[in-house]
Amino acid sequence: MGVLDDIRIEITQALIRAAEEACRDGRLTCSDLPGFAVEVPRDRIHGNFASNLALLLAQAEKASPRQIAQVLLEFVNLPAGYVSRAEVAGPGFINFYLDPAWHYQVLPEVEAQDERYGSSDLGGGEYVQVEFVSANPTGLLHMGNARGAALGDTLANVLAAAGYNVQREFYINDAGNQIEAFGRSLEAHYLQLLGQDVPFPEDGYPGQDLLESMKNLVGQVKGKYLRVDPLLRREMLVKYALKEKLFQMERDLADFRVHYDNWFSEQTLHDDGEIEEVLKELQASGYLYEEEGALWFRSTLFGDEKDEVLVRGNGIPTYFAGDIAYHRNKFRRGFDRVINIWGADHHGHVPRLKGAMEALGIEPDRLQVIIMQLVRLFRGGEPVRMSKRTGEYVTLHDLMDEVGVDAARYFFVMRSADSHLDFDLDLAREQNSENPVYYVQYAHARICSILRQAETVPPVAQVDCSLLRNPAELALIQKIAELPGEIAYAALHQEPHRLAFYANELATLFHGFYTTCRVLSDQPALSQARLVLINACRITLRNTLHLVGVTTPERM
RNA sequence: GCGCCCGUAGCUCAAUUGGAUAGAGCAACAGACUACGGAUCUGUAGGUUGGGGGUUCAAAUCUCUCCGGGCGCACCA
Repeated sequence: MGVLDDIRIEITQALIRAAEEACRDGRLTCSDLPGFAVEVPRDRIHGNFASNLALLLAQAEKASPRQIAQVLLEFVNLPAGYVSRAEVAGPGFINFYLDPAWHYQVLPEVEAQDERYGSSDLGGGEYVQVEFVSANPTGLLHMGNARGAALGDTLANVLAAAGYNVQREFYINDAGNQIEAFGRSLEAHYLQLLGQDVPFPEDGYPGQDLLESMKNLVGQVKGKYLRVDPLLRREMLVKYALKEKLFQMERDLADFRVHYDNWFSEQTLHDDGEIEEVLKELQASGYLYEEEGALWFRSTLFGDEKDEVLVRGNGIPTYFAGDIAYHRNKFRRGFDRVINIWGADHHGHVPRLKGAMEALGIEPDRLQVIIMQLVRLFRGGEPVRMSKRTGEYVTLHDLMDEVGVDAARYFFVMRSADSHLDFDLDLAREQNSENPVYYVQYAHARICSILRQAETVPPVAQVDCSLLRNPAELALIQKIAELPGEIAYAALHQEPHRLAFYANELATLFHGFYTTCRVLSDQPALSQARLVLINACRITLRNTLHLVGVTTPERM
């Protein structure tokens, strides 16, 4: 993956061998080796890597952690040429200090891999689907959808970079009750536009966007649908408006730099009989029962709070029935794993959907649902009032207009999914140092400015990287070297926000380096080495920001 | 009432999933360039991790309980 990861793996294996040999020698009692960590300590004073192995063995060995650590050190055979020193520290950690020479392997790696630097084959081509946004086509994309879009797209990018085979999907809720209400809302607008005095349905969708849509239609067909049978008329209006709304959503998401591999229609599950199939399958395994005219799923068997209706008394399947069929369909398409990104208002849905997978004989852990908390918007220090009832809210489109795509995506990705995000519109709109996205982009632009003046970057093979000895230089190289591990970690734990933090830390180290070390100087050899360094930093920053979906300007 | 998420510096958030002295940005205060972009850098101050008990070598992290906030608890999606 990268030099650092290679070394970490070697240290881990060396510790395992040391424990085994100590057992053979009777110095340890040789119970099963626990899963232990070899990780980068928070404080660099504790070395480049530290392991807690001795601490974890203490109980089974009935000895003090420090004693065990000492024994391990006696037997350990450390990777040649990398570790310069290993010692017992604190309550029983083993700290490893690397020979600084490892730094000089990093820059050739970055130069050679260029766009691919940071990527790995960790995922081994595992086929993973990320389904995100999947907003109702009956309205506009709101802030929650925007957060989901940024998060889902970045997660998909991260997974792809970590060697997973990723597919992005948008589930179109184009069936069921809401489409009925959608149709009635459209019909009311349509008839009102043509001068008829009809009431707007109580359960209708109040957004102005539906009115706009119908104005467009009236412009094209005028009163052509007035005399059509209402059922057929609503179907035609829905068909028209749905197409228009989906087109807008796809366009807005594309503007937000989000592109899907597949748009999956809920209606096709009805049309192709997949819902019927899945009901039969569940029926056959005895997970369904009838009560009060409805067909119920025993989701309480799987830890749900209450059983759920799959088919209503009127014979129409619920959304949940469609969702079960949908997820069964996903796994039938061959995905090893399926990740859904949902808003917190859907969290109650998780146990029953997982339960349904289990009932269908699908390992429920292959379905992962990331719940993201809701977004509050702030403008002028005050929360922005939004109302679904009146259909007045800030849309993704508005957000892009107001703060731009870079700031919006960075702000969303900056926070972990389970934080209740306060989005400060004023801060995001600022084009100054208070705005974290500019801080990172500025580092990139600064590098580009130096490279422009230098005109060429020498190939790393022609420079002496060992001239880079300043602490600021070594710290920068260290951070550059951490990218592959960061991406792998973010992919394994589905935590794309780490990338935003990483980008910020890398920018900080670059600015620090810039202040202490002059790149273009009258020392040609050193200048050349530093050009190689900042070019590697540029590549690393660029690759990271691209994962987040933020541009890397060469001038600002 | 029950379930899920959250509570960390004045504000917005991190914390390698149980690790060593809890860290960043913003805000505040004090400083730094006659050269590569000052949209930068250095320093100071700021904490009983909402309160209290428990688990262990070790707790912001796990557990119990209380307080406070968000979201759910439809034959809606």
